[in-house]
Amino acid sequence: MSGVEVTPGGGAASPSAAATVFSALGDPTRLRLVDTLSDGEPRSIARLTTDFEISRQAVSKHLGVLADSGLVTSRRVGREKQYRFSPDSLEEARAYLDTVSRQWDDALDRLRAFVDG
Amino acid sequence: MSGVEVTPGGGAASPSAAATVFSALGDPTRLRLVDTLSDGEPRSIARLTTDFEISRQAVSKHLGVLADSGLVTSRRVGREKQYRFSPDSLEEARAYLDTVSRQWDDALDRLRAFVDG
DNA sequence: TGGAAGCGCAACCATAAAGTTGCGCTCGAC
DNA sequence: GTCGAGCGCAACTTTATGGTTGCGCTTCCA
Repeated sequence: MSGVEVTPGGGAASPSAAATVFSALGDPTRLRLVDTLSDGEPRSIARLTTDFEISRQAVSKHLGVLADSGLVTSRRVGREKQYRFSPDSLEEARAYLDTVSRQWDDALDRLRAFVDG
Repeated sequence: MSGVEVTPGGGAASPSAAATVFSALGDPTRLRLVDTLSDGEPRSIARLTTDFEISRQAVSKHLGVLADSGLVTSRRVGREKQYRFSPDSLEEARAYLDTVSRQWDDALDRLRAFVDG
């Protein structure tokens, strides 16, 4: 299942969707997988497994989690399954961090205005 | 314990540190806590608990996780413990997403150059 | 037409995570 | 001084997570 609620307007993602993406990025193995695939080159599960010291099944599970969060997509090519990076979810996560960061900046501005005023 | 490895130069955080922050943000309750505290106003545990339907202990645990990741700091004020937002870790997370995003953009550029050339 | 490569499914194990409850301590307000 | 508010510690339950192994199916290739 990959029915991620997309934010069409490019605005801030919903908190629950953002939490899903953050949770997917919260594992070191998955973060390495995302980092690897973000060079644009699609790779098969077996190919990705060679970079890790865990079993192919474990890598496959991690890729499944990443696919559920929308960070990667998959496609059958012959007998292998190729995974590729998909930037939309990552942009949602960035947008969410931006909103929090902006909220913080606004708070600082209000504080400064209060002190200076 | 809050011995988070800080990135002094303001550059991209190390993957392991970034994974810790993402993992902390990966829970809906914790994401709400961060979002709440990002308005700059410090709040006690009991105060924060009123916004949720889980026990004070559960909220306290979540705040501990957030503190370990560096997203919040705490301070004793009389008999209560006040938590406040701390932006550094969040900026590290943003920086990490930026590096991944840039890697992806560079890949697209190379692809375009290859196609056009 | 056989291997072997690549993968999925299922069962299983161990540990971590999220939550609860109970109890005891400390601090503040009377 | 006493009482309640706020919190920490500890034990406990339940469920999720990360990992493994075994087996069987498809697909490529020689």
